Amino acid sequence: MSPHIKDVADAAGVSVSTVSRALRGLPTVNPATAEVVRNVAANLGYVPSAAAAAIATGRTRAVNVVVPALATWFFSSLVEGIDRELRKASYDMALFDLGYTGTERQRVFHRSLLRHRGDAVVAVCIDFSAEERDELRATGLPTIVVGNPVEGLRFVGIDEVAAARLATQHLIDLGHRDILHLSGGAEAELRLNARVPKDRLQGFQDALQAAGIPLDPSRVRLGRFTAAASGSIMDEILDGPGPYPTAVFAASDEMAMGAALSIYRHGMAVPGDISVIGIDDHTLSAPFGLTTVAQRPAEQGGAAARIVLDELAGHSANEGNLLLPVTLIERGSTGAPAH
Amino acid sequence: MSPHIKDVADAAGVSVSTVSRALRGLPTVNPATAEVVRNVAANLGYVPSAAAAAIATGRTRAVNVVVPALATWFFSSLVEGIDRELRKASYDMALFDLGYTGTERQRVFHRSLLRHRGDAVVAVCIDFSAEERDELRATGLPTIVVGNPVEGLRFVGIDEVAAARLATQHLIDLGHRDILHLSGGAEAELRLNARVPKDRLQGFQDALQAAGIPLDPSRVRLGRFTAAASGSIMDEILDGPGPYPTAVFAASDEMAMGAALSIYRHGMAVPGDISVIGIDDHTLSAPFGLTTVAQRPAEQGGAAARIVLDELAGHSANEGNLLLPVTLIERGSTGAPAH
DNA sequence: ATGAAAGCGCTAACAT
DNA sequence: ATGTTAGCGCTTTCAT
Repeated sequence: MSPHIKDVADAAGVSVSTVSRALRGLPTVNPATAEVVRNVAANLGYVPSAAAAAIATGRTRAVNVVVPALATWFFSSLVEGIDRELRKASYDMALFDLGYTGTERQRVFHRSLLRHRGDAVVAVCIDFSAEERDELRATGLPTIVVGNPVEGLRFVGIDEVAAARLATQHLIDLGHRDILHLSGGAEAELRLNARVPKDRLQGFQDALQAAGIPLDPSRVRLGRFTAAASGSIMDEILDGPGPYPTAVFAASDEMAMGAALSIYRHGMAVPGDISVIGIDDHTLSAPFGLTTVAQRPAEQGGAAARIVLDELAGHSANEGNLLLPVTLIERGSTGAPAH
Repeated sequence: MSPHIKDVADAAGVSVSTVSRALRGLPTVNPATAEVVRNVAANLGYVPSAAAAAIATGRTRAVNVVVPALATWFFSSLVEGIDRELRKASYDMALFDLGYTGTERQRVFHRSLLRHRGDAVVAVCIDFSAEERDELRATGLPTIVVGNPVEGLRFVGIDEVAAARLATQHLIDLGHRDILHLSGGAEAELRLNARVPKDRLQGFQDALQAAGIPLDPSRVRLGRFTAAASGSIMDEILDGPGPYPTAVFAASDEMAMGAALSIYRHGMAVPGDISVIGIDDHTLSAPFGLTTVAQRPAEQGGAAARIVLDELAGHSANEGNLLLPVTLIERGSTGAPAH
């Protein structure tokens, strides 16, 4: 159907090996010959088969990317960053969406990941089981985790504890002492790495403790990483008798927006009555006027991709984790407490 | 390194063909033998090479998915839906992010898409050039476009004109006559399919015309499909002398939220002073209380995937386009004009 | 600088 | 029901 290397060779009057060399730009081929071959190939519309090349070289020139979900600002940004970096290196991407619930997990793991679709794997915010880690390691593929730490695997991400501390500290500096922490990680998201909410809670506690503010356990509420979830928790609190917190530290910007919207619904002002801060710098955060601790998932993804790419290119494996910086962005949603 | 089919065959004391058959569950193998083979394979940690299978069968059992960007609610939802459907059929996904600007476009097209990574291609909201369409067709791969129509290719999506008409009609029914239409499709997004903003504008005009409301060209403003873009357009309008529109029909929920936030910034109320409606039913729309014309991108993606999958399975090719329904969801952001 | 020929790891006839 | 043998479309020694 489509032309094969032999067709190009015949049409160009050279051998298949010469075609192969010419098309890959190997130095051992006469420039004139190479030129001819390239033209013939172009005219014929010849494109080498990735599968055939893969089987011959043992390398697919693709990378497996595994995510727990995709339709999320954070995950899709991460993947976008990964893809951009892979593309630069002429690598393709095989994307596997495990799904939060993970019913497909086993099958993906077995049938696909280990099925040599790619030469490396970049795992996004996946909480691998010990068994999965072993299987992964058994493949011998360079592996990296991005977005969160996983024991025994190197990762690229941010210092979650420090980010949470920074957000909380900002509120404390403003004078807040009664701060509500809204986070995710409840059952529905079990397949997601639980370290993130845990670390952010840790940072929250650290900041409070450093400021000598006692932690009120009822001021820590866990749900899911969505605006809807944080909104209904906030609703519940504001529908109650009070006293109300003077500030909210949400573990993500979506949660922060959900909380802010709930506050508005209750006729209160942000930050007039309650200040709100999140983590992320979501696309909607700037228009929303949300103060946040910004992270750059696309850069994290790109960095992760580059690391495995370097390893594939034969550079010495870069062990050790990579922590990217976060920055506090003050917009309008935080201010001093009422009085 | 990793075990090959021959290793399994030797260990199981059978031939490679029997291993191949057993592992693929072909009927012509003794159940007992098959059982043994499966166990041996599992113990050895054998996983067949996708590349080798692809080269032998001529099928990769993967589908190419092409997107203009990923970090967007709409695109990532679409891809999630596609992936879910592929996974069900045990197909993998090769994802190609062309990028809005399309500098990578040529290369992706040539090096990757046509490089036999997948057995079909699902293109998300891509505005193919005539040349690209020809190249695509030349590959002989079953192709489908999702999220928007492309001339000469079948597609799955919604009736854009009708959706826009529905949104506009809702505002008209409420009594609005001075409606601002905010849309995308300006230069920065050229690589995106231009049909969507065009069709939505058409629906807007249709509804006005049917209601006998003259179209004021200054009430149609094009920017990008982002909250930031619509927000600044709205700012500009509200910073001006007026008169202000009594309602806004934004071509996406993100744009609608951007507009609403601008309205709030100007001390006005939604829908008290200005009503706002969008299209999408974005994740944040419910918490935001945004009235919208809902579409289900994940379902669109799934439907598109199923169509090419069916074709790959040998079912007769399903020509013709598939239009999925949209529904008006009234939340708090629309109401009757002030008086 | 170029060609011939031997694989790469599978699947698919074709035997038996 | 199982084994033998050819490929599949490339890349890569090894010659020349």
